Amino acid sequence: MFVSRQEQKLKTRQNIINAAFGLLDENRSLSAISLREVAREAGIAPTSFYRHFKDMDELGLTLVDEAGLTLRQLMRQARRRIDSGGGVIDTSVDTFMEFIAANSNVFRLLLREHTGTSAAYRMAVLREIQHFTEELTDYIVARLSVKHQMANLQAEAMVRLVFSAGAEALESDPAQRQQIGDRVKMQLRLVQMGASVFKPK
Amino acid sequence: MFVSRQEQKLKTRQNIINAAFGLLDENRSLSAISLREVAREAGIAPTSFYRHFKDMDELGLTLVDEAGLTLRQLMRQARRRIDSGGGVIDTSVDTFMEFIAANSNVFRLLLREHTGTSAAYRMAVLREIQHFTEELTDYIVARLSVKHQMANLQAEAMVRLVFSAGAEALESDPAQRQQIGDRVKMQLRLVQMGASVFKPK
DNA sequence: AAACTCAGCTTACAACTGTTCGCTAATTTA
DNA sequence: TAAATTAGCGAACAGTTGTAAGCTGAGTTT
Repeated sequence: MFVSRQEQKLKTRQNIINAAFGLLDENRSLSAISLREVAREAGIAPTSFYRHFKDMDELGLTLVDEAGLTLRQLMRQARRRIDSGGGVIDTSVDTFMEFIAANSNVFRLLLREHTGTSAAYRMAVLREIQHFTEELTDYIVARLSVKHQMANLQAEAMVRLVFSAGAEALESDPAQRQQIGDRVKMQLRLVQMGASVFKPK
Repeated sequence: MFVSRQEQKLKTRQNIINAAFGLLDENRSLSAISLREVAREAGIAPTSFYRHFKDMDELGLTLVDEAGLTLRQLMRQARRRIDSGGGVIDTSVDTFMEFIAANSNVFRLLLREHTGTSAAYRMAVLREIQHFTEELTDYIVARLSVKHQMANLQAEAMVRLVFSAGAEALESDPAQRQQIGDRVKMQLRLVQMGASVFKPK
């Protein structure tokens, strides 16, 4: 009456999703959290879970999608910051590191399931990363007037370096995190400079 | 009589280790294999497991150690091949890719536990990777006469790129693997060239 | 030969898992 | 208002897990 059945259902669904994200701390992966645990955390009976998701797998894919969404929002934010002044590399890395600090469980999910035990999750994460790489490629082509193929190679390398550094930053304190950020910025510059002087065969 | 008790025990222990490695295929991580499963695979009673390891955790750390050992053997092999002719980058990447193809479960273990759910495993893998990076740093300093700090930065970037490419190669067929190898070789050259023209501030 | 050690076994238990079934109560539709 | 839908629940199931307790028999030491 005050809340329609549909609204209530969506709310419960979101509770489940939030409960799952909450359980994904530094020592739990998707494959290690149980349906009953999620239900408990979400405040519903185990069997009620099935009213919202067919499976834990279905929930897992939903989480990966949500994480990817959050990541894309981050990219947009970074682009805005770049356009309003500040170096591309510095701004991007800073934004990324802030994201990791603020949404550690979200990044952890992507990182972990990228090499995780479910082929479906791995594929889903891979798609998100490729999205990331493609957008960076376009950006490089537009700004640095590098040929597309070269830009793609460069972008892939950069994304790999940033994600790898992100993994390290995930379990570091702010001071170390700063240092990791500085290092990866320099590494990105190496790639960039290398690409600018590259003579294809 | 024919076999001493000590010999037999070591043999069983190795059976357990092999059984565990066998279970670590593309859809199982250390945290996802159970003591009983390992025991079943090793052909012993579940409770007999405790005669050899205190825990599944203790077994896990043993596996990480063994994997690291295998990796270091690989490095030595690569160095030998480099010294007997062939480019550093090409030879290293080729060796690495061959390793992944031949010991996929070993590399998968390292890769997965690097971002896995156990802090102890993560630390253990990290140590192995740092070993890798340090040795590469020394190599770069010796061969390319780059300053140590710069060599370390370059080595870290290279290791990250190679591991990341290895992850991708892990679930690809030989044709794709070849392509991944070629791409990462070029990316390593970008880093190398970037480092050679780098003017520190 | 007798005493000891100990790798491996069987049995047992409590805790947890995913999932089926049928019910209830409230909202929605007719 | 009557009928239909449905989110959520409790009870129950068969299966799995880690681990404790105690026994056996073969290798080892005395």
